[in-house]
Amino acid sequence: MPELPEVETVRAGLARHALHRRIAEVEVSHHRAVRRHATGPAALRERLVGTAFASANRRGKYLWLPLGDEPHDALVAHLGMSGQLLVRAADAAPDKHVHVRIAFDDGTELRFADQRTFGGLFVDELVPTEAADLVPTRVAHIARDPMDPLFDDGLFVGRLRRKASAVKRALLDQTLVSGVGNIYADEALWRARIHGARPGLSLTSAKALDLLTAVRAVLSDALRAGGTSFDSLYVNVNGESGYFDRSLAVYGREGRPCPRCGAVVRRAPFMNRSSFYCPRCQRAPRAVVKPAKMG
DNA sequence: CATAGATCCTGTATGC
DNA sequence: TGCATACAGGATCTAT
Repeated sequence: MPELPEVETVRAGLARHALHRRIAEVEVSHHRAVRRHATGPAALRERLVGTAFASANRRGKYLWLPLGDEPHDALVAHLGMSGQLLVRAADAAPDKHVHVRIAFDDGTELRFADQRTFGGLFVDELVPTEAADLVPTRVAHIARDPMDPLFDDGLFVGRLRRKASAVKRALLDQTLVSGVGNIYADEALWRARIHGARPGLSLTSAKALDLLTAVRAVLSDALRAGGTSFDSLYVNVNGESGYFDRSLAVYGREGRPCPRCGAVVRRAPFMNRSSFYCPRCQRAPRAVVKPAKMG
């Protein structure tokens, strides 16, 4: 699934292959893909035709392409679970599940394909952050991602350590730290030897910093692996880059040995999905008994 | 305010 | 072979 490393790979591909070309036509073939564009598909097309993407930006799992020479708004993309952005020759073979086509005037086009339709495109106003960089209004509520030079480590540690909820839930909370999804959350927790069910409250500052370091390490390892596969006029996007099978220590590896200690990796249901962990390296927290309600 | 859970969606894998 | 069910999960909404 596209998490920060995959989205960054796409961003780099867009920067190489989709900027400064006049948009000649836009075709929306699946309404759901543009559902977050409040004024509808026709208005989206109207805004895009005749302009060009000025740059390719990212925060967490959000991508955006500012429009025109002095941008005040941008085309925002979120890939959801299965979204892809593909740059193709306009007459290239069709791709599956293409819901939006943005045709440039040089014979290429940007295709948004999305099997499960959790992702989408919309145009949004750019607003300045506290550090004066510009982000789309509807991206402003999420935290900077841990690869951002302006990410505030101390703020993250402080907020994490005030959370009663599970550390893993906190890692997936994009307002605390952005860009981490289910796969890299499990990998980072394994690297830091922390059980995801532990309450944020239970971490020392040092341990919380260890976790942040592990998050950065796993993201940058994945980025290196994902970044190499990208070369041609094809913006790869899916989580299916070589990184997955080669380097994952626990995710998707139920029943196989922990690469560090050899104990059998377990899977446990968590937040309507799965968590994978090593029961020896990552000690489960003691069960907390809820105090009975008096009255 | 913080927190937990439900919900959206469809292709693939599995069980009977 | 067909049919039903589980599963994958990011963001957002609702309820407490």
